Amino acid sequence: MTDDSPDQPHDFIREQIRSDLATGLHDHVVSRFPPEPNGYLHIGHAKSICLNFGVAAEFGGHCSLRFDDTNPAKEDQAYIDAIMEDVRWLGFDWGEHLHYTSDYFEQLYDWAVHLIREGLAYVDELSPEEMREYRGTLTEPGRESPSRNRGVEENLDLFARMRAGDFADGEKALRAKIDMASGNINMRDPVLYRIVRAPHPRTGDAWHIYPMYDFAHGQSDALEHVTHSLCTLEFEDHRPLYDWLIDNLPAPARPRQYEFSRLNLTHTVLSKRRLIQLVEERHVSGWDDPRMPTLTGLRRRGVPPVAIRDFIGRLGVTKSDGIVEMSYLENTMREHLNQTAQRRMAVLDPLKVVIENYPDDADDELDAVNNPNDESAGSRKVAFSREIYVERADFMEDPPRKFFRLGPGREVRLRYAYLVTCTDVIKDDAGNVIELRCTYDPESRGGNAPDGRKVKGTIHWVSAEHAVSAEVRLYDHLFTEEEPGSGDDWLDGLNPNSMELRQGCLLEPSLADLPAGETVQFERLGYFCADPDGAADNLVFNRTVSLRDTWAKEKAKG
RNA sequence: UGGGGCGUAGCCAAGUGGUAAGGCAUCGGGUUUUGAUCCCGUGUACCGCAGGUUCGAAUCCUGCCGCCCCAGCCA
Repeated sequence: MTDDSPDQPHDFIREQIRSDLATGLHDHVVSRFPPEPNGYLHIGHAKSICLNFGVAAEFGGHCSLRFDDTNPAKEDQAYIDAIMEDVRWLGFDWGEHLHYTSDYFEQLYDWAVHLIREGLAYVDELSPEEMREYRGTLTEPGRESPSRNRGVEENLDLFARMRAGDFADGEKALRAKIDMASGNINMRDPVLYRIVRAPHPRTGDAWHIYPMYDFAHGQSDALEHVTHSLCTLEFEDHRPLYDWLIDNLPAPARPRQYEFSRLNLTHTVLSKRRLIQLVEERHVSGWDDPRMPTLTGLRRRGVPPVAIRDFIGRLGVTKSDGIVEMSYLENTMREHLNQTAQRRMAVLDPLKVVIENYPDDADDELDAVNNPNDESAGSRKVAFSREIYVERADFMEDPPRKFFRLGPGREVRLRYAYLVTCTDVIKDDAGNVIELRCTYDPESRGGNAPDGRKVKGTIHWVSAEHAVSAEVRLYDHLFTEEEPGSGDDWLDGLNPNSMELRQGCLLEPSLADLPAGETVQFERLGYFCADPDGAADNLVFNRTVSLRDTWAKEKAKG
């Protein structure tokens, strides 16, 4: 491959850009990320964000953030604010290039008038139902509206009155005059403007008519001198209309639209409609529920934005639609967290252990490495004492040979501490194990015995006296099914155990003041971050992702 | 029965006529005070199918099959 920049991604869009730069069609790149402010951004949007901001940065140019706010009935300022926050969090900066389609309403109106004067647009009074009927079907051509050949002056007058608010919603609409027999339904005299008597988040009551997506998007691109207008595959058959409008308007630039496939992920849904439904029907706690594939949800879950960017980058950009395994995302999260997350100890399901030969009053602090993959992370002191807690799952009364943990008479290493041997098992009346008695080897401080004996298992622990308690939320896939049904039954695939609540977990005390936004590894368990639901006296942690667990896999095999 | 796309290993994806990259997963093995990490090894992908052109095709041609999108005054 002949390439001067082997580290840069290669895909058909970047190839197109290279070509356009090479032929001199453009000498820089202008792109844009154009969300409609009617919902929260999800990981699918991240693909578009990374692509658009990515190419602008790679080839010189800029990428703007443009709110496609042409439908006041569904949009809201709160979404605008949230979207900006999410894009920034993901790691992108639009600088001065913040735009709103609503900024162009006046220009768009003038252009509509221009089309009318050219005889390329007309005011129609077919009702929505009639219009659907006249449109024909996928296989049959449509019929022309009786209003189609109305005179220019009358159209001009009617359109002005639409703007003035003389008509009710749906009473009239401005349509392009193209071809009612086109195989491409978007070309069958598409509606350009409709009457919507609703206040707009930005323009208030100034307008009673609003441009449709098709009459706004390409023109906004042109006004911003966008060179490459990148969107998803479903807009492919809008491209002829996009081009038709630019061709028939005195547009200041000639953007080209390119389409790529959107991201699909297993075990979740990525359609705005469904995400809204999950929120509204309370299947999740909100847009930022850590189980949601929204950027705000992933953030609350503790996923570093760089992991998302990296994940998106690994997928590439193509036109073929597929469905990416959620485990791929999780793996990317682990990969980044493994390098950067500090290690801590936390016991999620505590089982008390008394070390009988350990002094009551010892004041023992052990050195624990903060991140074995990053020496600069240093180490910390962890208090040890006679009574500790270990993970209940790290003890078995009658363990199989390959269980490298605690069992009667078995010796294990307490991470960074001592070698201990289980000497007694204490049970309640019902026969449940409630406490372990152990002895420790005073010579093994730090975790190694002077005699060099091998201890296969190392388990984590917390000091009873020093630990802080917390609630921990363990998340799993939102859907048990890889691909939630495409029909109304899609909710049937919801995972009833997508969140497991653990109360009374015991954490290493340093976790009490873990800064928000920092994700740490609970050794041997996974990556966790503090949740905003928590308070100083009521810590709450979210599991970002578990560690890979080959032991669990081994057990599952039987 | 219309229009627009897409089909390379379980998933993502290179490849643009010269005889199939890479990543993830899987399965082995090694190292290891996280059964994590790390390291090493591991896949015959009939390149959707069938013909054709060519010395030679995943790459060109023809036909077929499968999947996705489009009939909002949503984007």
